[in-house]
Amino acid sequence: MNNQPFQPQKLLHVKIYESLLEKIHSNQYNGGEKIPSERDLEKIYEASRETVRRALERLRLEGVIFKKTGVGNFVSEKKLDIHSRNLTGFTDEMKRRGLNPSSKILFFGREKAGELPAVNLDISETEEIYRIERLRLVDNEPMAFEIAYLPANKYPDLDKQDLEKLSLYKILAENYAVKMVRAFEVLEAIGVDDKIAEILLVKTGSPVLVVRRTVFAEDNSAVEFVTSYYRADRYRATFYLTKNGL
Amino acid sequence: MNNQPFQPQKLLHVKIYESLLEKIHSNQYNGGEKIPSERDLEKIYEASRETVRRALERLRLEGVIFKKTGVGNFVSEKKLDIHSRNLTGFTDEMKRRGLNPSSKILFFGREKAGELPAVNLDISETEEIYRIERLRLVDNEPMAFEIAYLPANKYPDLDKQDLEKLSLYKILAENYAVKMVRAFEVLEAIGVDDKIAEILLVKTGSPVLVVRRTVFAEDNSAVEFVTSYYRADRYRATFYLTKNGL
DNA sequence: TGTTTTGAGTGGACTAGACCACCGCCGAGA
DNA sequence: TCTCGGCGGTGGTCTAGTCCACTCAAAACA
Repeated sequence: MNNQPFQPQKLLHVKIYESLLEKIHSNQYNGGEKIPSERDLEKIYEASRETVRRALERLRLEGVIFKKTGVGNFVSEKKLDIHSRNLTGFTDEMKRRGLNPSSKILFFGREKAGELPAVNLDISETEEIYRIERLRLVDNEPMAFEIAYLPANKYPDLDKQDLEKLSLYKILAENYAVKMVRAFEVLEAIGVDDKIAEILLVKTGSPVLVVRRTVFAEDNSAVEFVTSYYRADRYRATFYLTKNGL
Repeated sequence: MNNQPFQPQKLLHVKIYESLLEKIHSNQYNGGEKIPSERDLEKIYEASRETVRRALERLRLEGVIFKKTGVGNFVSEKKLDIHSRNLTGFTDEMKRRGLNPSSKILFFGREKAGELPAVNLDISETEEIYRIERLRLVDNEPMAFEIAYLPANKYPDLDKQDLEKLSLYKILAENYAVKMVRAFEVLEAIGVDDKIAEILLVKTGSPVLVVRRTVFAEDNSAVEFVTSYYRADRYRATFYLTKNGL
């Protein structure tokens, strides 16, 4: 159901944002150059100043423009292709990078939560969870090993079959209307143990990037807690940081 | 100069934000509970709705409240103590965590940029840079080894003496009025080479978390490019991710 | 009794103004 | 020629409203 989601009329400030971005990318406004003042953009786009400013604010946050109080808005000199690391799953992220991802489910089951998942999902240890262990491949080479935990009562009919065909995030969004909005990640480097070394086809003790992620929905309930072990020779994580307080 | 910056009258939406946050922290509004509607807050704070909404938007971004269209604003059940990783330097970050940081300058010099710093700082390879190598300690135990590059012509009188007393970020902010607003980080795991292993007092080949960070100022010029090698047994990095597009 | 409709209340988007602080330029006066 | 004050343009903040879509419960209806 809801495979063809209703696409609402694009918001005005989004249209302005996209239009300005396009003008900058096509060099109608060049690096270092001043763009029309907010009051002029108001007239150009037939929008109010607050709406124009909402579009400009987004461009500013993304580093596309910068502002000088009392002077104007300027196109940034370098068009940095850096993004906030976002909430896409493994499959989508790899596809976005033009790679060919696949997954192999090594384990799928329902069981009592136990301590680690319970703490991270903020549920009782006696509640049931799904445990999903997957090997992530890129061009059929092992890239990462992943253990995911999800509260079972929230997603009653999660099916192994679906998971082999579709991405977990897609299933959650489409079948359970889950809106994932935030996540918390902890990254560390470890030397791998025997078990994971064997799965990833590396030597025991090789450096591995461990990412522990808890994903939260709009109502702040935990959707998923997942630990990923990335082969250090094939993966690195990029982050875009902004000043605190905004 | 400018040691006692002029503190402008607090902005109204900031005052509302702080007031609401205080009410939530003091349990005047409890978890899961609906807070007054935007139109009521308008009256309570004698502010316009857009201003109230700006305060609410910040609370929402920080996960303190969540919204239900057509229903109201609600206090989040769990007050998650998770923050966007911010732009503080090593010293401040460790202090914030209640640790006792110190630094040892292993090298301080001015030289031609060379390829890696030039690319990351977006300057010519023939331009001069500072190279600063520091050992970072916590409770006098080696924690990280760090190589920082800064464009020399932008910070003409950077001094080794100052650096031993003050944090680099503080010097840049106070003496050069640099406003650092964004950074880009790449994290990976490696096994250390002999040189760094010796400095960090670990065995060659031990897993180490490598963080490469480029910091940008308000005008999008690169302020600093720094590579840090963190001992994996003593350090992990935490990140707070939000949905793409905001 | 069970179902449907309606409407009050909510957040979401947007408007058309207001006033302020700040920047940079230009012209008057020294 | 040089300095300095004024002033127009700019972004920063805020107001007081509009119209919309959505939710939910009470009222009207079958």
